[in-house]
Amino acid sequence: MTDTSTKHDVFQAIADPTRRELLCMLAENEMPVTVISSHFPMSRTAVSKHLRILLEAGLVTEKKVGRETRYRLQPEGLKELKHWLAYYERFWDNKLAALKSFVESDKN
Amino acid sequence: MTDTSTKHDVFQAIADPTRRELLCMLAENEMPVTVISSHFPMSRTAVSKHLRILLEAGLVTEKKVGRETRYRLQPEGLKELKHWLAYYERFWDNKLAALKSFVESDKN
DNA sequence: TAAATGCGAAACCTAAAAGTTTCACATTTA
DNA sequence: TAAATGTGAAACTTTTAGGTTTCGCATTTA
Repeated sequence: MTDTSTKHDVFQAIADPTRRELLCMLAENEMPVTVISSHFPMSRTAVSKHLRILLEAGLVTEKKVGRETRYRLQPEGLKELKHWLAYYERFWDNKLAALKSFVESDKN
Repeated sequence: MTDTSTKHDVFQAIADPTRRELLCMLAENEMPVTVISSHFPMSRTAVSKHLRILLEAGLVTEKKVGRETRYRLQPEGLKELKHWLAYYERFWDNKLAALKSFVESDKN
């Protein structure tokens, strides 16, 4: 396991709306920084910092290609969040079904 | 529906580790502020502020009983988070995407 | 009724987060 | 080789988050 995944925690990483937009944008395609930042009303450097936080939280991957740095979603990073949430699911809806999903989430 | 539920968003509310502890503590039992804050290494006022943020995010409820204010978990507030997360689950359930990220993670 | 209890509001402080501009450094491309 | 491109590091500013102390106000209780 990379130690980048522990520098920033997932909860803090997804707290920022810009970073959530980034995740959405990187879900389907891998993209270089300049292209990514052209979609946001802030400097490229600011976007780059957000990407670093997502990287350290294990939510995106970074790949150097020539002079570009391409980012893409790393969905596995969200499993910690899913597990955290699973604990609380048993407090709503059908308690039995919720417990079931909690147990099942252990496999992931 | 109370408009307090939209003042603070859920993502920001759960970003703080103290607030996540609060949710856990209030999951099973309803508790007054003084009792809650006795479990934390900070002032009652600080805990009270965290509780307010959780309240505004729709994650806890508040109930006045005499001179006490009792809080308890409102698990439905986490449904928004579950919904957000559900979108990304398909990216790790998708076998092709999963294989790709598996190969990439081998380098690290 | 007087004292104690439970709590939030207000004012304040400090550290961290989020943004900017500038600069240096590879990598391409003309 | 010279110019253009893509990027991160550094230094800085401003805003926000998280904490404190003090105070006042209900509500209980002695």
